[in-house]
Amino acid sequence: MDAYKQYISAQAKIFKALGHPSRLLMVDAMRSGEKCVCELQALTGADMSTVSKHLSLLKDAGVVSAEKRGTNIYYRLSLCCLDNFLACTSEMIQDRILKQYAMIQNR
Amino acid sequence: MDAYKQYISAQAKIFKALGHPSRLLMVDAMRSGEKCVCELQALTGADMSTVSKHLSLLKDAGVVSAEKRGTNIYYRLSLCCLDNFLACTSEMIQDRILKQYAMIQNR
DNA sequence: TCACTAGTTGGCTTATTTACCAAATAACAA
DNA sequence: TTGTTATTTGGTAAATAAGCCAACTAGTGA
Repeated sequence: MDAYKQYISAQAKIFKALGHPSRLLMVDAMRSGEKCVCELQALTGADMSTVSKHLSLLKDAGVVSAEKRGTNIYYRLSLCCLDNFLACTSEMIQDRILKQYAMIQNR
Repeated sequence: MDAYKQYISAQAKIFKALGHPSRLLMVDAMRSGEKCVCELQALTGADMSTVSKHLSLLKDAGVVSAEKRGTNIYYRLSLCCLDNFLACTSEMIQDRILKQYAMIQNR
């Protein structure tokens, strides 16, 4: 029972890590391959230190892993199965947008 | 480009909603069928008002939907594709726990 | 050696989230 | 009507997260 709660907390940590626009944006970018911090910084437009903290949070949750090569540090996805889930949630989001649009039309 | 950011935000909202132990616990319980608020309250042990707020947040993100029948309100999962993703993340969590255990053994 | 670039860490302020209590609502029974 | 049970809403205090600046580390090249 206690092990179950620990397990749920670890799962929640993953979701929480993905639950921030900048972090999800970076994770989404990594789907097409590893990225250095500078690329991710350019992508989000946030301060370098902010990006770095977001990345360490993602790493801590097990979503990404890092590798240093030369002067850069490259981050890559370590959570494989994201694609299916994102495809599914994006379907839902599209449905909702369409419904909202229909509501506006019918006012 | 702006539409993409909106889309990422909507996705992040779903992850954020799932990123709290109590909420994930309730969502996990709903995988086996709808539950009334009182059942979910007993499950988490939190205050009824706290549970209610968690549920409205989940509903707002599109993860669950609610239906009133008689004096109870029943919540059910409306995000289908959770199973595969949870199976995948749980695999990763198990791996990590095993690795941590191995590290302790090898000290 | 010094300077330069890439990235992390510490500290601080502000914003957001959480959780509880109390009050309101809604359905239903006496 | 009144009371009762199930749930939501408003308010507030405490905990947590975000974002920024400055300082620090590590690799690289002059």
